[in-house]
Amino acid sequence: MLRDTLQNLVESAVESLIHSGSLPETARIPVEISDTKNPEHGDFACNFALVASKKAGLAPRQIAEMLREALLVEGSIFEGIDIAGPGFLNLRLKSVVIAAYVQKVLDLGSSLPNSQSIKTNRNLNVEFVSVNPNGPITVGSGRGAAFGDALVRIFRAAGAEVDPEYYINDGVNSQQMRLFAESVKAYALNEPQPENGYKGEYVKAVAEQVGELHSGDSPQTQPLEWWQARSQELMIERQREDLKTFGVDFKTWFSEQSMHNSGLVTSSIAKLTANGTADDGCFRNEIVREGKEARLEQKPEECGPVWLRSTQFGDDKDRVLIRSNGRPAYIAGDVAYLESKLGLRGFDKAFIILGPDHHGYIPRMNAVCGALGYPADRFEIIIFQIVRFLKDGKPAPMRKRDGNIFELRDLIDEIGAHAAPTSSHEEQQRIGRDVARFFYLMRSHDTHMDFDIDLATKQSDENPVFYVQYAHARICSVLNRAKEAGLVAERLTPELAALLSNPRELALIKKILDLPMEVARSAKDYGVHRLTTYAVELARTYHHFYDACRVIQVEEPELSKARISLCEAAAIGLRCTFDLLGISAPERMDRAVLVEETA
RNA sequence: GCGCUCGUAGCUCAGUGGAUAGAGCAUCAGCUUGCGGAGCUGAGGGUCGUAGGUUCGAGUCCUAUCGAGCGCGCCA
Repeated sequence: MLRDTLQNLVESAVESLIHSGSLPETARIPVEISDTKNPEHGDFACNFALVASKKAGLAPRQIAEMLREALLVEGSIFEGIDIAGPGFLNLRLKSVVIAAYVQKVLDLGSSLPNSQSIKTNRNLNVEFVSVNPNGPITVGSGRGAAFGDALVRIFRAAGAEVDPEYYINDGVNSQQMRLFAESVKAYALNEPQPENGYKGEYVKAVAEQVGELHSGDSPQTQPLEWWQARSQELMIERQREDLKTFGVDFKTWFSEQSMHNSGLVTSSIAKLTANGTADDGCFRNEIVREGKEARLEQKPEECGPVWLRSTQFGDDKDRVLIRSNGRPAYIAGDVAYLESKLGLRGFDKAFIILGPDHHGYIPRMNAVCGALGYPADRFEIIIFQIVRFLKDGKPAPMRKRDGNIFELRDLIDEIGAHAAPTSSHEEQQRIGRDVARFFYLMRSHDTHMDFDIDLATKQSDENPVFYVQYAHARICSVLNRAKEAGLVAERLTPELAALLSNPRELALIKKILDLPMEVARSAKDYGVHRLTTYAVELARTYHHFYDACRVIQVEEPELSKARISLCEAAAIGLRCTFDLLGISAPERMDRAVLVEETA
C-alpha cells in the first residue's frame, strides 16, 4: 500500500545515488518508513540518512539533502520534503495521492488486510487450549483460546494455510482422568467421594448426563474404564460447545490415545533409539551450573527406563521416555504427536500455545524436535502470561479440584445478560463473546494481566469494544441516511478524490491503509493485541472525521459522494479488523434501558 | 539454588532503537435548534523499579540488582 510505495521510492532513490557514485555501495541498507507523531513533521518520516551515515561515511544531513533532491522530481507524489532534527526526512504527500487510495480500499474489500508476509513455512499447524478432559473451559483458558484463534486468523491473512488443532489428553493410563471418573461415578451412584476428588457443578452435570444417556447400560455394574470413557466424552463435548460459543472452531481434535493404539508412539520411539538420541543406558545427563560455568555431568541411575538424551539438544536434563515398568511416559506421546505433525502430516511448522505454567516445556519439546531430526524453525511454543482474576477486588484462585472455577460460558452469559437484559440469549452470547474476546486480546500475550470479573460483567458499558463497534454502527447509519437522501457513492475519480483534503479525512485514509502492515507485524511477532489497539485507533480516527466533516450535504453532492466512499472504506477497515479479532460488526446498537440498580 | 516472564500516570494497559512517552477508566471544566452524545474538546496527573553499559540517539538492546508471578517428577 502507501508505505510500500514510499519505501520503494526511497530505495530506488538510494540505488540511483549509489549508481551515480554519490553514495558508496555500503549505503545499501534497508529503508524504513515510519509514522510521525507530530503532524508538523509531515505524513511519514524516514530515518535512512541517520542509519546510513556511519556506513556511508557521510554526515546525516548531507545524505538527507541528496535524497530530498532525488525524490523531489517533477510530478512526484510529494508536496514537500523537509530535513529535520539530526537528519530525518519528513515526507509530506500531495493530498490527492492519499485520497486516491480510498478507491483501492473499496476494490480490495475484505481482502484489505491480506499480505504475503509469511514467505516460508506456509502450511501451519496451531495447537491451543488443549485442556484436560476433566474440566470445563475456564476463564483462564479463555485467554489462550482468544489468542490462539486470533493468531490463526492473522496467519491466514498473512498468507498461510493454517489448521487450528486441539490435543485431547485422553491417555487411558492418566491418573487424573481416573480420579475424575471416580468422582463422576461417586456423584452418579451417590457413593462417597474419593479423596481429593473433583468437585463442582460441572462434575454433577456430567454425572447426571451419564445417567440419562446410558440408563439402559446399568451404570452401577460398569467398571471404572466405562465411566472414564463416558465422562471424558461428555466433558469434551461440553468443551467443544463452549469454544464454539466463544467463536473458536478447531479443524482437528487430536486424540493422544489414538497414537498409542495405532503404534505411532512405539514407532516414533524406535526412530529415536535408531538414531541414537534415546537409549536404556543406566545414567542420566544433566547440565550443572556453577556461577557462569555450565557443564554436562553424567549421573548414574537405576537401570530400566529408556532415556531421551535431550541434553544433546539443550535441555537441562535427560528425560524418561519409557518408565521402568514398561509404560510410556507422557513425553512419549509428545514425541509421537510432533512426529505426526511434522512427519506424517507434513506441516511446514507446528505451533503450540501454552500458559505460563508450561514454559518449562520449551527446552524439552525443542529437544524432542531436534531428536526427531527436524530443524528448529519448524516448531515453536508460544507462551501467554498468566491472567489473575479479581473478584470483589481480591485475587480469586481458580482450581478444578475444589470446584472453585469460573467457566468461560458463565463469563459470556453474565456479560451478555448485563449489557442487553432484554435481548435473546443468542444475542446476549454474541455480546458476551465480543466483550470477552476483546478484553482478552487488548493486552499483549506476553504480559501479566488482571481480569476484573466484576468490571467485565457489571461495567461492560465501559469496555472499548462498544466504542469500536459503535463506530461501525455509526457508519452504517450514515450510509443509510445517505441512501434515503438519494446520495449513492460512485467510483471515486481523481476529481472526486481531490475533494478529500481535510486533515481528518486524510488521517482516516492513512489509518485505514495501515491495516496490512499491522497484520504483517502481528504475524511476525505474534502481537495479536496490536489489532485491538488498531481497532480503537481506527474507530477514534473515524469519530474525529465524523466530528469535523459532515458527510451528507445535499447542496454539495460531489463532496458527499467522496465522503460516502470514505465511510465505506472505513467500514471495510473496521470489519476486516473485527474479523481478525473474531468479534462481530453490528450495523446498529440499541442501548439497553438501564434499570435503576440502587433503591 | 537454577531457569522463564513481567515492572511505564491513582487503576488497567499501549508504545517499529528516533523528534515533546500515550490511551481508557477515575477527577475537574466545556461542546448538541446538524448524518446515532455508546460521540467530540480541554485540564491536572510520570525519576518508564534501581544502577551501570552499548550509540549520533534507549521506555525499547546488554549486564547487574530489587520486586512480583510461574516452572524445575519414572504426574499428566
